[in-house]
Amino acid sequence: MLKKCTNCTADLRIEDDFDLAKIADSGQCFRWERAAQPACYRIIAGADCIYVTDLGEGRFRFEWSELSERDGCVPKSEWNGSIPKHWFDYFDFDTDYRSIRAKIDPAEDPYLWRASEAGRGIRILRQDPWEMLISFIISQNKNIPGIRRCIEALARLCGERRTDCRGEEYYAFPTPEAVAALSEEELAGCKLGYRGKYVLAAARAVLDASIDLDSLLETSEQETIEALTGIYGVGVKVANCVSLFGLHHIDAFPVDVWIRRILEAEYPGGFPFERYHPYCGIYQQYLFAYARNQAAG
DNA sequence: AGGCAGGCTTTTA
DNA sequence: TAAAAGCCTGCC
Repeated sequence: MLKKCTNCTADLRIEDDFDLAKIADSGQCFRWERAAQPACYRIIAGADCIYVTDLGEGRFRFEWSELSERDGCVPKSEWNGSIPKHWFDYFDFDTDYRSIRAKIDPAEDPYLWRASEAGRGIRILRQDPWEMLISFIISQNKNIPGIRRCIEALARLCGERRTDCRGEEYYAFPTPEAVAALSEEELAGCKLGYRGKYVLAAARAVLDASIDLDSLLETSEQETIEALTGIYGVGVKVANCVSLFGLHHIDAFPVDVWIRRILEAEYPGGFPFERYHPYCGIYQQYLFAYARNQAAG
């Protein structure tokens, strides 16, 4: 395998929902950052990095490095169209979000319909389950800027230092091995507070195979939640976030403080999970973003 | 048994 | 100063 780095660029037309700013602010990903140029984001996912620029009129430019030191070069046979399948899957481009939004009846559920209109452009990314596990353990009782800071500090502490396709440095999300090797003193610099011991416990659980995240891709929703909540520091809410964002169980429905307020105010009879099966997680994301944006004014 | 109050680290607004 | 994509422990 050649260690020669090839920088790749592809312009794609995305017909379906795809709004970079809305996804970046949606609270499902914490390592999207605005790049210097307008309408451009640098996205770090696992060990890899990609730039995406909104060119307008549904066209997007993708810029990535073909070489992944962790995975080797991605052969063209594993591309999907003009970008690697790895990235195509990350953005969940196989799923038609417009049709999923269209299932909402504005007369039957006007609140969710308004939320989905406001949230048009959001997608549920297919992110790495280990990265989601650690990210959402860190998220508890923190707001989103604080979560980003902690994750970045952890990546700088024990993630692999790399160079992206524009020659900028970044730090890969740390491996379970790297996290489990940390002492509590080393981890203290990340300012995780009481969550630090949860992060270490999760890394050890993954390493000693008391939890097998990849196997949960095939597991029922209930079994998945039970397995995840068996990890010290993981409750029902975090387990649902890992299920939705890391395992792409798009029926998972994390209930946090924002969603609880919405359910109390707008769904006094209970949220109609049966009606919205198997897309509850996507609708949850519209509700979450809507509530936060209403609060922000 | 299962539900509930209190505590937990730190940052943000 | 209160709140933040919560969870654990101990008490009843």
